[in-house]
Amino acid sequence: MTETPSAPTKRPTIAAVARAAGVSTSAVSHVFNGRPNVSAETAARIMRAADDLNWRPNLASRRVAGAAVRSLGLIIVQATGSFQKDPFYVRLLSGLTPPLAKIGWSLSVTVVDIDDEDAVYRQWWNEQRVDGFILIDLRENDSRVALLERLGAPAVLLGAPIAGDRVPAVTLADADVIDELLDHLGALGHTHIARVTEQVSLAHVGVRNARFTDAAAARGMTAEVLHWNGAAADPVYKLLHARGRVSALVFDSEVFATQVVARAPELGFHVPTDVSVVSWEDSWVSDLVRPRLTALDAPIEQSTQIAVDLMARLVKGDLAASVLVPGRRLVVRDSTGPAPLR
Amino acid sequence: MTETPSAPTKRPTIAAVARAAGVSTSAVSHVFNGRPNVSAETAARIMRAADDLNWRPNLASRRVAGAAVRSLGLIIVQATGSFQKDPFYVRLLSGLTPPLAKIGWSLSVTVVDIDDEDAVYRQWWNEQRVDGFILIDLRENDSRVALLERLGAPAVLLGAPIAGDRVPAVTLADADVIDELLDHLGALGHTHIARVTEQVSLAHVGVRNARFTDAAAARGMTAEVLHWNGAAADPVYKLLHARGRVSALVFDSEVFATQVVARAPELGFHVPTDVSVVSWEDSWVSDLVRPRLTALDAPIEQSTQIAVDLMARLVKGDLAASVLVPGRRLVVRDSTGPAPLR
DNA sequence: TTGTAGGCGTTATCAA
DNA sequence: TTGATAACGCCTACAA
Repeated sequence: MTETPSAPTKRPTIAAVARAAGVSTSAVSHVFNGRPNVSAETAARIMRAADDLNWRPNLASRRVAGAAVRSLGLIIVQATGSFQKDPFYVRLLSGLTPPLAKIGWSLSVTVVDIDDEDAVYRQWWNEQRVDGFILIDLRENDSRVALLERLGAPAVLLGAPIAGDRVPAVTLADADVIDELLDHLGALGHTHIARVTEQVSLAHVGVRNARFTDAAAARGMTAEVLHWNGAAADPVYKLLHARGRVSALVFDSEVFATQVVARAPELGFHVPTDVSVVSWEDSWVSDLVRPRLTALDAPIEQSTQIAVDLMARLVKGDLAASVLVPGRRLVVRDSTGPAPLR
Repeated sequence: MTETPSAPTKRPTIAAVARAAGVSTSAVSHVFNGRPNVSAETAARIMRAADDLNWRPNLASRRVAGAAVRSLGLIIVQATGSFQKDPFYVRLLSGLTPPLAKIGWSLSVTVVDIDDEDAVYRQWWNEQRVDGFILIDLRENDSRVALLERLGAPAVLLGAPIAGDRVPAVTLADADVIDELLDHLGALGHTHIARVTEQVSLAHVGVRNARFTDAAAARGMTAEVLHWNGAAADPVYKLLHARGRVSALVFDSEVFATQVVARAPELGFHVPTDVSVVSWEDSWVSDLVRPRLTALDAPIEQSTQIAVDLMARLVKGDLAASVLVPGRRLVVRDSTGPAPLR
């Protein structure tokens, strides 16, 4: 079962197209770069010749002549298999791709160990594989910001709080949905709530914690922060027993939230009778588990569209301002209910 | 909140590195292309200069001078949101990426409507954005095979039955695991089994159906094929009532299998008492639902590694033979149990 | 072991 | 409205 090696047929060049259309190479170039100084007839002839020969301007040659690579870099850190589980990443990918296609760009993706992260950013930039990067999962004191600044590589932050003025950021507005969530829980009689986060110090975690705690305090509720102990033999058991007076758990991670809901009954806890559970992200998985998870939905497609716009602007050398995207909303399902009596 | 446009600083070139190291540009080139005719000392000096200047050979220039682009194309069809749900795709991505990184390649991904599929393959190939393509979700009489042949683009099939000799394929060996599964179900007393597939005519579906039916018949069991009616108001209800004498359902799609398990109790069916459920793919989601899904695990990382090897070979102009990857295995969980008495 | 020169495919400049 | 020509950054002979 063998395959003949791809024939080393010479691929058509702009010269071949020019010859076929009976014009000069510059005429062809003009047509494909939208310059107006070619008559409609010759332009049509050129296009036909190009289609016939299956020719399009060679990206590499264009690049050498000064154009952009037309590719956006996305480097994902493989942390505790979160990429493999968290549905957010797939939504991100399918959100990024259509706006990129619209401007003729593609997405260059890779998944790396955190130890290799900086090296890959450097490599991709130095070898001019991409025009810029989308930064996700920004950490506190993230080395990437300084690195990319030093390299002079355009970058757009996605889903992280605005990091000073150094990098334009696309951030989801949380304030309204936090109110919505606290209203919901408050109406159900919950007074002691916890946000559950992972140990990793993602930049958005601290901000969310602060906002959440403040908003809770403002309405006389108590909010604390609990840590998800992924290393424990049974993280759910651990958490449910360590939660003290807390009657509602709000998880940053949909993966953890769904696991709690699935595992709780086996540990003798009933959701939402004993404890209410909320996920800060939403996807089909929240709708799959029983009871279905109450979750915070986010306008991801909109954010990715904006992020791509910002990147395009940066690459052109224009200014790019950070954007706060509204539109988060609470999706109430079955994992939140009346607070148990004490 | 604005960002100063990326300074139009000239990026270093091979000439700058040569100057810094006090050598000629060809010496630099030699070092970065592993040619042995440079003394160790000068090579070290050159490397240091390159690192200092943050220089790596420009991919585009290399390409223009005849080298490969070092990028693999993956074009995913956005069908019924399966990319957003099916955990397989993420495993595929994280499986492809490390072997690519090892040979200095990246992955160019996009998600397209099926109507745009051929156009994107053509575009990416004609503009020389990628060196070749990984083909997944091959359909019966898939137009892509002929298209890529016509374009002369290297392609490797993943997860599909070998398509003649036209394209090298990496296929998961199913025979053993089918036996394993039928043994398992047979021991539980199941005699009437169904494979449940979607309408879409994916190339692997027919093959699996045939193999499965034959293997079942060989041991005196009856196997049929049921269709998942995704358009129904309640596909699970529809399926459970239309299944006739079948006591075990084997789903091609993990998404559907998990939905059945989640929804069945609400419709008055108990899994596995009333009906056993199996998923042909495995992931954390199969382990998340209750009862946990019995599933067929697959060595995806191994397959992707092999696929990348084949691609690298094709691009070098070497022969590439199709490979049958063993290692699928049955993961017995809680969704399969004794067949109900009739 | 190192350096020189020509070529890769495209675009931009400028002349026709 | 068109066409000739010099870049762009790197690599591969080939020469020194």
